[in-house]
Amino acid sequence: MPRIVTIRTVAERAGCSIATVSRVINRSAPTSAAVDARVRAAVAELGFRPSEIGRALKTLRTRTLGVVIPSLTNPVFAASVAGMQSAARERQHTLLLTATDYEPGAEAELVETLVAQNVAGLILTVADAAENATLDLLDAEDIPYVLVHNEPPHPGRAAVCVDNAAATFALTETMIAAGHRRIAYLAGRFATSDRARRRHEGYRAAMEKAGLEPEVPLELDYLGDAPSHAEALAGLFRAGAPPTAALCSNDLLALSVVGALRTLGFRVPDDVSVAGFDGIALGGAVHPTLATVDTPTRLMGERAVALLFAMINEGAAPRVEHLPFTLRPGGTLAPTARADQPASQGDRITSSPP
Amino acid sequence: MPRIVTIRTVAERAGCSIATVSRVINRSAPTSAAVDARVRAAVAELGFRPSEIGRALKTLRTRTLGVVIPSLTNPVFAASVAGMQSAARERQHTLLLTATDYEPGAEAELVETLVAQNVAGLILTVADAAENATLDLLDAEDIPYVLVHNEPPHPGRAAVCVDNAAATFALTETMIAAGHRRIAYLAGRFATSDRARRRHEGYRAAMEKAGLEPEVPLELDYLGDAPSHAEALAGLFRAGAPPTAALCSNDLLALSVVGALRTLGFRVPDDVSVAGFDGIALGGAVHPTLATVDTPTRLMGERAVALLFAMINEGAAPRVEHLPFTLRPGGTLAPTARADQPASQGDRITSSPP
DNA sequence: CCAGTCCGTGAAATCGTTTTCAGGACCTTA
DNA sequence: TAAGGTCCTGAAAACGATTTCACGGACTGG
Repeated sequence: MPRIVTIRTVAERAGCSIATVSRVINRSAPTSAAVDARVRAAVAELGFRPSEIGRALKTLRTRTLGVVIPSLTNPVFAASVAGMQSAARERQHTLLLTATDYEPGAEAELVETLVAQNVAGLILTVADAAENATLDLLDAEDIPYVLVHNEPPHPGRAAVCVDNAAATFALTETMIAAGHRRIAYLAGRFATSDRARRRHEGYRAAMEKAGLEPEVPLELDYLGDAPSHAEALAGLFRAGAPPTAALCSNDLLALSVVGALRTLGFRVPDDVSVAGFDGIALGGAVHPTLATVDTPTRLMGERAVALLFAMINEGAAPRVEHLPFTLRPGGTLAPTARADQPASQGDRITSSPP
Repeated sequence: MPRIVTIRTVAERAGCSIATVSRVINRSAPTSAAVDARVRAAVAELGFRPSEIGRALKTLRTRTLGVVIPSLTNPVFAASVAGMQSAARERQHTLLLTATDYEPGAEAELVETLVAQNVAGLILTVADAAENATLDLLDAEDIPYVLVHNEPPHPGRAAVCVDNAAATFALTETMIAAGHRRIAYLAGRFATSDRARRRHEGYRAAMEKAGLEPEVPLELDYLGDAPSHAEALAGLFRAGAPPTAALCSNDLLALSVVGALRTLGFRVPDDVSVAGFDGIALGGAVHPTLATVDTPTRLMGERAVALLFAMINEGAAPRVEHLPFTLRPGGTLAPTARADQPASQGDRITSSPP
């Protein structure tokens, strides 16, 4: 039977009223030095810790942030949650974490659960930020929230993200500059998510600007087993004039694609160049290192918490915060034999800071 | 201003008392069909959702599980948390997630925070399960908890884990059977954690059983940058009679080591074989695939939740649940030239189920 | 020296539920 | 018809904190 020591116990021990104990603990009103000392002593002796529940019931606000993400298994989301957790901890808050596991309809249910817990605010990564009944509900009930990874077209929705279209545009241009003409576009299971669409748009725009034909995106199961990927890629890369490069919509997929291509007997990057998106840590640990767009995922989580607190405490208006991305060169991306100009390994193209 | 519709609003709308509303919602007592229908209608119309806080204050128990892990950045922990989340969701519970970020002393503080939130129970991965004041405190206050990844020597502490020593023992024996005689032991920053110790014990035991000299463990920064790893490994592998294999205490480290060895000009596995521990998904996606001990991390999270609920609801006694591991062969581990017997790629040695 | 402030404190209301207790309506049985 | 059960239902008391209100005592200033 936990919680036998309540504020009342402390009050008795210190010889004062519970109101005074509350005041001492929260410094919510001045108290005399004598009573202050007695209360603190009692708190220490009894090991008293005020119940967050009692507190929350009165104030109708917990020190808790609700989080909804698709899955923890993707290091991208894991990293943003890590950032949120650390930023929340700095502010004496904890995270109520839920994941949809890509189950449609789960978003609404999870948000409801979190709202029932009186969270101070929400941080979400949703499938589609444009048309989303759940977000409409939050807007209507005036519950503060911030999106992460999503790029809401709807202004008035707070979000922290990178410019996915610009990033893929830049990455694609780099590949084109390295001499690639046929660049396959391989998409993960996010094909329906808003950010996946934005990424694809960037690719298309860059190809068209260069007067090249954008390829039809090939959808692959995100981190499906390598054999299945090899099979799916065989048709494309064993055709007459195969692509010399593959742009993958995320890093997990890219790593798997590198493995699959090798299984098929292609050398990376000699026969086929590969690039990913996200900048997960592992991409730099494998050999050859993965060329990718480095996005500050952990920082995104931190910034999301900061923005959420600004909205809650200072009534800041919701805004979209674009974080800078970096093109990270890597061993998997090399110039073609007939490259117009060799890509310098040292170059790092960074988006202009917001 | 959220939460304007309380149980009282519903009662008014349905024309009954709040007690009856509560009874209908929780089916805690029989109610007439008429009133039942009216209440349900009112609930639906008003979009009422009972406040978990009000409920918790009365029952002194939330539908929340507290989680403490070292870091979300390690996919091993991310995977177990994913398992916990899914198992908790099945039981209408949510996760209050915290991470120590390897900061000493954070464990105690985080547990205190979680207890103040009246969590129904706790799931922890701690640095040392043997001597741990925080766990003693939980024992004393009779707050149910389950350890994950830890192997508590202290009986009476609930835990879900694999037999780390047996697993490393088996892995080391496999490497020895492949002909390796000098097998380096590379440890991550977990060097001080109890499971890292158990893993090292298994390695030592296998080496000694085979009449071989165990190497002094080389400590590397877990996922430090590849160059620093290359530097650290240079001395060991460029010596007179270098090891022909490296056993790494976890997969992230192993992947990085593979990269570092290649940077140094070694071929993997031709010159040096490498094996890891954990069985993270990415190990199977890279090329060559990583030889490792596959541990059911996600399942561990699920089982931990199941065990915790058994303890909470059925008063089950705390117990240690050992989950089976699997030796996963991979391209990074090959026989030496003078191997006693070639390792068959198809073999999978599995620990006996518990 | 008195009136007016200010400061520290306690009593009590409140937050949204669950749960106990008691009572009224209805039915059964003698 | 009266006695005794069942069933439902409502009033009210918790749960553990915060916060408003009022009050007594000690200042301050004229």
